[in-house]
Amino acid sequence: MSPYRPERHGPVRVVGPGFHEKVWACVRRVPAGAVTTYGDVAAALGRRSVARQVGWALSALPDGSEVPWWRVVDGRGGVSRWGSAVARRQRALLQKEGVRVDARGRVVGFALLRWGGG
DNA sequence: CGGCTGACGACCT
DNA sequence: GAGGTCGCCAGCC
Repeated sequence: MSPYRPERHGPVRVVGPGFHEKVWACVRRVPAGAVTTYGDVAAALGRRSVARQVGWALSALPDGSEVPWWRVVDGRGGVSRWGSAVARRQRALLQKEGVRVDARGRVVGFALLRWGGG
């Protein structure tokens, strides 16, 4: 996908030469109404073990980014940091796309909505 | 350099 | 299912 550009992505506190770009490029391929996991993104990048860094990279995204970070949940379909402001925003964005999140922060029908998990 | 911090995940009890 | 531990590794100080 397109490389990192300040005019496109805005000022990001961390501007990695490659890792962030790869994460964002991968996440941008997730269609509306579907979800994926940090682990899946990490695996797509070639290293299953960097799931944590994937989340960390998404946390560096500026507001208004075109990267659909809210479609990324953890391996059990749960919204990370449930209870936080970010989590509330994530749930709102997901529900806007028809993805329901239960009271415990879990995506309803996760297995079916999971991208690639059909 | 070394130490610290995490939108995680696998594993164990 | 719930709680704790450990490994993971990019980026920052």
